[in-house]
Amino acid sequence: MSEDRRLAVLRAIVQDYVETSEPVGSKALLERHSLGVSAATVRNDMAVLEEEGLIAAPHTSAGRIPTDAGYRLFVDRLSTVKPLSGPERKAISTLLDGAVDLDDVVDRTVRLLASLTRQVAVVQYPSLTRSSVRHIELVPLGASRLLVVLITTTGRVEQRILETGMDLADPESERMLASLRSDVNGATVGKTLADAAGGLGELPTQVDPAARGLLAAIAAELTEVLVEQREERVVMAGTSNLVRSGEDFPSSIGPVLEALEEHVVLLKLLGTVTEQGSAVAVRIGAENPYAGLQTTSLVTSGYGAGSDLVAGLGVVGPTRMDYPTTMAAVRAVATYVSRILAE
Amino acid sequence: MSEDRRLAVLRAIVQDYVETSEPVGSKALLERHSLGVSAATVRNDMAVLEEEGLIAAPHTSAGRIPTDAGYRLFVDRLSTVKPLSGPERKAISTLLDGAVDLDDVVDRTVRLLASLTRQVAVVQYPSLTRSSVRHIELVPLGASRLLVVLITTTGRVEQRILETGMDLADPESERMLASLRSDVNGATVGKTLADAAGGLGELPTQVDPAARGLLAAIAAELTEVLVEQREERVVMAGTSNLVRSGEDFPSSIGPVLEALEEHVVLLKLLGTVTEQGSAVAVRIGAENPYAGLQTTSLVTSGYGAGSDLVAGLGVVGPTRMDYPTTMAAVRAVATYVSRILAE
DNA sequence: ATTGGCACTCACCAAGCATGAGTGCCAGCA
DNA sequence: TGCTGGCACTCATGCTTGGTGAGTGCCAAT
Repeated sequence: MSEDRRLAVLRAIVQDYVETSEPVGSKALLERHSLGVSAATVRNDMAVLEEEGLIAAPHTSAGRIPTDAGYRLFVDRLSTVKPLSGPERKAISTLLDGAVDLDDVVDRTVRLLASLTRQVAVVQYPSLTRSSVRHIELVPLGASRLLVVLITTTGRVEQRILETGMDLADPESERMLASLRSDVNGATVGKTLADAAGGLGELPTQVDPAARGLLAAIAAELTEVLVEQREERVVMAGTSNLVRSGEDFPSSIGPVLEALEEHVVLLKLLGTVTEQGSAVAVRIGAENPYAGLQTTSLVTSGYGAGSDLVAGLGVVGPTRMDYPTTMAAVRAVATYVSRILAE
Repeated sequence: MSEDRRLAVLRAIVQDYVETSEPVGSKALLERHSLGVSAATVRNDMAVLEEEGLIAAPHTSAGRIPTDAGYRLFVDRLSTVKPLSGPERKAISTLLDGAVDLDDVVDRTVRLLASLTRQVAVVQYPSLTRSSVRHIELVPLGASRLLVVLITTTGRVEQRILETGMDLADPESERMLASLRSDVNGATVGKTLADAAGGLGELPTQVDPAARGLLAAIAAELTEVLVEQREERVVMAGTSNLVRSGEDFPSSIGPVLEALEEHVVLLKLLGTVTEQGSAVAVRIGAENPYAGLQTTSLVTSGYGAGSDLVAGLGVVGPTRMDYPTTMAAVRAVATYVSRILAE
């Protein structure tokens, strides 16, 4: 039974193709790997692999390249995640340790991931819904407007400006605000964001009638932030790496860039990731639900403080990608940044 | 004296080249513009223009293309800013009016600018140093850490986490924090950020000795935010437009993308703009001090609330760019977003 | 099941050639 | 003096052609 050797051939094809970016033929394969068989045998194996849909020939007299299914098999069964080198690990930790706040952590993470993998890196801000409320602050702005600030356990700060239609400048209102502030905080602090929205709903019954209108407005604004979570943000770096590997994209990198600019798309992609735990997930080529990204592969992982994951990060690159190395980098960065956030 | 006609020829060359992206020859020029003279005359004019360094021929038997100097002359003396169409103006105002907070304003602005000009748009966040302090909030996080939140008049929120080394959980500390909070706010609110830093420096003498250490730490952190202003951010959109106009870049768009990812560079560029007032500024090709951007042109403008400008925005595109239209779009967007912020 | 051999295919490259847009220059004309 | 028409020349571009070689599929032999 030659099943094993056929897989070895597939592995060799993937490795060579990733390295050279050229279709690999039976002969070239023999020179670079000691398979212990002749070229003709390899050719037979290749024919079978092609029949199984794992490799394909771009044209008649060319070598073979892996298909999406071929990469999938390679990732699932033929590769081992290559550990990072010592210096690399060190670089990761020292770079991330230098961050001063959450923004800075995210910023450094995304740049790090991009330079480490030499691909496009994407990092989602720690998601609101999975963290909980640390503090809510109400700040009057000018005569009638109110700034509502929400601070989460992940150190994230959300803000909204609210037109109250009331005069907030007089001392009376100030006292009212102070009382509202403590009420709102009492009803939400420590709860997850989803629960906090519920807590807000129950508040109006317990409150000075004069303040009810204002409270309702505040609650509405906060609920929007809490529930709709529309403010989820992603940051991106390394887009210039796309053009370097530009030949890997059949048509052009244009559609890819467009898809990447649609942050909503990225959020969807990273969102599904966090549900799968902290394992590194790989989505290859057409497995990807978004048209613009069907020529790319995504390597992603969840990350976050402690045991509850709060967001996703990952890299986007051509399907012809060094999966073992990339997966190692993504995993390592996710681990380190989680550690930082756990503090 | 044929000076006028020569300039008319230059104008025609720029217009045609921008439209067709192909070197324009004497004959093609005559077909598209009624100059009232013969091809030979145009050729003579072209020869002069070439001698003056305003146009150049990519190779012997090709038409001419404008040089950076040619574009410069065109922008300065030969073009009029083309006003936007009614629907365009309407689209701008309705889109920007829908923004819910500062982040959203900036986000919408940059996307709008990108789609309007079909180029890469860049928007700088309203700069800290030019706005003033609205409110400072101190929030204990866990046992010993303190979150310092700075809210500016432009609605921007800056945050820093501080390791105090003290126990902040007990009621005693809470009272101290409350007092510190009002002291700090008293010393800073209403001042410009630069002045606020000064106000903080004078505070320690007036404060409960027990709180001095903490205050010093807070002041140090705030001063860093206030003075170093290192948190200046830019957002970008429309990078996919770069590849569309990819043929315009001699080598590749790679270096351009790299330069654009260096936010520091963009900040420098936009920074010089705000000093020039709200007029639209154009920087063409090699006029640009940054290597990666020497094949691009920048069209920028300051924007901000009221009479004091607080930040810059603009677009980056190939030197072969429709300057009149782009300048009109940049100016219009800057005006509208300023109006929104002035509220 | 594996191998060596062989005929065949076809992308790729270089050379040759035609095409035509565009130029510079010059002599004639207003 | 400035404009024009004419003419010879240049040279990038595109097409065709033929040669080359990597790579394949198949088959008979081991």
